[in-house]
Amino acid sequence: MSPEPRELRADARENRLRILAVATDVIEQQGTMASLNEIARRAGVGPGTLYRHFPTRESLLAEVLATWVARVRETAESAPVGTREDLVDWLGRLAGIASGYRGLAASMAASMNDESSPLRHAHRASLEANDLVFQRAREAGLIEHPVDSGTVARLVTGVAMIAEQAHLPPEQVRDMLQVVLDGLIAHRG
Amino acid sequence: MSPEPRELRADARENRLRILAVATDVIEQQGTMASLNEIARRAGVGPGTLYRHFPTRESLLAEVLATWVARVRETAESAPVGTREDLVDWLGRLAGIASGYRGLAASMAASMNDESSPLRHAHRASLEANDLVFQRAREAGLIEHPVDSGTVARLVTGVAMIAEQAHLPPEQVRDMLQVVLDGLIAHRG
DNA sequence: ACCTGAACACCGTTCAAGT
DNA sequence: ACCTGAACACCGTTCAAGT
Repeated sequence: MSPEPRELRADARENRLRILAVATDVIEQQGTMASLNEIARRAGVGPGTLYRHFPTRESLLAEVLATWVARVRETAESAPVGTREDLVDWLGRLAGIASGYRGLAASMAASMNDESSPLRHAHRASLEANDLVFQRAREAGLIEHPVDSGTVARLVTGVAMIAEQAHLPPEQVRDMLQVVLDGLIAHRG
Repeated sequence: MSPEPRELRADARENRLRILAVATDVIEQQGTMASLNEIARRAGVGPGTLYRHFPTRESLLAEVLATWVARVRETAESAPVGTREDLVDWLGRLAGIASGYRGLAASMAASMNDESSPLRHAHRASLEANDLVFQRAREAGLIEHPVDSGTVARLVTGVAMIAEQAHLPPEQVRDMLQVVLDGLIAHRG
């Protein structure tokens, strides 16, 4: 599934790893729209080398998100689902993760209905994480009707996008998520 | 309130109007992130002239949105509020208006918590439009608890942002708005 | 096979020089 | 008072030339 290249020349392999390390730093600081030329420069390679290893911005971002994906799973597995507030907290954490880097929510959104996006893996991971939590919430009797996790993911990503763009205070974000959760509980598909 | 300049030299006035006309066209086609240099070029002026009349992209966009603002009001005034589906339709129309141009929802979002943004007027207009509709919905007995129109506006703008970014089909957008409306109805502030 | 880095066609933004 | 348009410092992306 992952396109791990079988063998890479020693210098190429080193360059690839260095680009990835630098990209992680720069994207953490400047967001997903950080300059690719700057990443190449800081990694000590020519722009062409970056493009050879990562033909698109998304393909670079997908690898940077590797540890991010792991964190989504862990957060879901350890999320309490005892009360309604627990679920709001979960949605809040999901939104927080979705905007782990500046511009990330928008990048994820752009990949949602794109089968061939390199970010598909990251997107699926957050879908599955959400499924897990809501499944457990149903078993706990907190939620009656099944919810479409695609709709949940879209709503949470939308909340994350506007929270970042409008610099919303956490309280306003929580208000939005309260409404979303009430809707999910009340809604019958 | 609007900063109508008292007197403008004849040539300046003509340039200003021509820039505005061209900007409306170009932004309609290419979205709110359209190249300002291209707008200046197509309007037959130097880039500096555009910057003189519109020191920021937002200030240009704010004027382009003049007719847009009028449409928001009209839509709100004529919106039926008889059934729950009417309200979903209204949210859908609001989301549609919020993404009247590509990138518009994001531009509006960026202005939301910025007191000095030139887009503040457009933002207030959509807030008031939404208040009007929900006020009538309450009088019609469709909604019991008061809703914070700020929260509604944020949610709808978030939906509009992700709908555009992810190229969501209308059906998925409607699903999101159904959940939002259910949440608004069920929620007690 | 892989890398370099100049080159291309763009951005937004500024500002001296003109009228 | 207003306009021009060259100039600056950037983008993303490509591709001949090197090793």
